[in-house]
Amino acid sequence: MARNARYDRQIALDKAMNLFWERGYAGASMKQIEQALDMRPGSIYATFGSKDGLFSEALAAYAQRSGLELREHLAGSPSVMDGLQEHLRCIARQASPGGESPSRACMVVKTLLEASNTNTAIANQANSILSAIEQALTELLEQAKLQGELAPGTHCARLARLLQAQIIGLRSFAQREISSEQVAELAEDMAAMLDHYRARH
Amino acid sequence: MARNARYDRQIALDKAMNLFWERGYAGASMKQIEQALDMRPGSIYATFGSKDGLFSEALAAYAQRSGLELREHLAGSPSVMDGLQEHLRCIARQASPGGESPSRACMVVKTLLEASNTNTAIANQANSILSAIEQALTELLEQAKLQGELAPGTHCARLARLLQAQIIGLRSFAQREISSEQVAELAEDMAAMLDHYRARH
DNA sequence: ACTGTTTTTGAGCGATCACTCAAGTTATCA
DNA sequence: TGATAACTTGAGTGATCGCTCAAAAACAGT
Repeated sequence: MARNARYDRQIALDKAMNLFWERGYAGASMKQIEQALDMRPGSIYATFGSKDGLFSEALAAYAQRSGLELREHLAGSPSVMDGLQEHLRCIARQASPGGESPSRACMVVKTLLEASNTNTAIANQANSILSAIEQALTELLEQAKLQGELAPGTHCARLARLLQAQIIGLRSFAQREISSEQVAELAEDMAAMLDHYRARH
Repeated sequence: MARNARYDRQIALDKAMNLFWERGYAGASMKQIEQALDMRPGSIYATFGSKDGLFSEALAAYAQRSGLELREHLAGSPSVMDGLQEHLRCIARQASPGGESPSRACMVVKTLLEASNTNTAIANQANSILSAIEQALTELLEQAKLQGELAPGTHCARLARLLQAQIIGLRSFAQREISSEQVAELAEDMAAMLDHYRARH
């Protein structure tokens, strides 16, 4: 015996994610958030607690979405290594100018760089996400090694960190005012680099 | 017939640079700037015009300092390619945890990611700096190619962009909570990647 | 329709933001 | 040393920050 909320929590979270991704934590004011979510402050604070809480949930939603994307690319490829290379090319396509993404750079990296010396809690969250991604990449590469795609002596955890740094570099580089062709070339060069770690046939 | 300024402009600029590098543009308040520079608002505004103006000069000073460092590493190396590889290792050393740098990530990249959708003027400046660095790297690689260090067919502008993305990735990755050993390994892997572009003997 | 519960609303809170300027201070020159 | 020009000072500007809460509105169950 009461009324139901007028807003879908997930939809609101998605809109918040897009705004924070575009403008960063400090760059998105509550006024802009109210407008983007079409919610008044009272409703926002009743639902998410604080700007920090809303950002934290938005960042988590972003990470989950990114994880799904990676898994989809991998599922659509014959091998792990091919899937990772396809993932690089797909990132380049999404991170090209003119795309509909709020920002070409990764929201987690933007958050890490913005929050590291200003907001410990949020920086910790970004760190955890990147650590989880590194772990997932490591396991993926271990799997590839078992299936004979990678050279037997490959240090998978180390290669995972290299791959993560490549992706971070690719997406941050794409934030420059640069042509989509040059971003695609960059992704291709990074994919070619992965070839050097493959098992020799 | 008047008094001289109590402050050294360059020293003040250096202090501002360190604060902005650490906390970002929005993350550094005028109160904190006043404290860091030991200057009162009137003096700051008389000297630098606005927070934007101060940031802009601080970013330019950062870029100049970074350019000097690169040239020093190159001057201390027998060849261009060795110098670039040494530069990667040096970046890893500076970007390791426990260093005295205000931030492990590059200030220009931090600025690009923070300002791209919130402050056009500052984003443009970051873009210009990165474009100039790309240009300098391209010329450096062209020189290496002429001296037979690089494979004759190398596309130098494209390799320069790859190298810049690597550096961006390395320094942003280093912002994570991670051991200095892993950062060093990452730089080593990136240096090894450069070897693949060298001329075959 | 009435009641009971929840949600929505938006004016407005104190704090902080970037910034100003009149008054005070100090060095430099005649 | 006195006049003058430049610099320093810091209280205070209006605007905006994240956030609160009492009142109004709206739905669910009887």
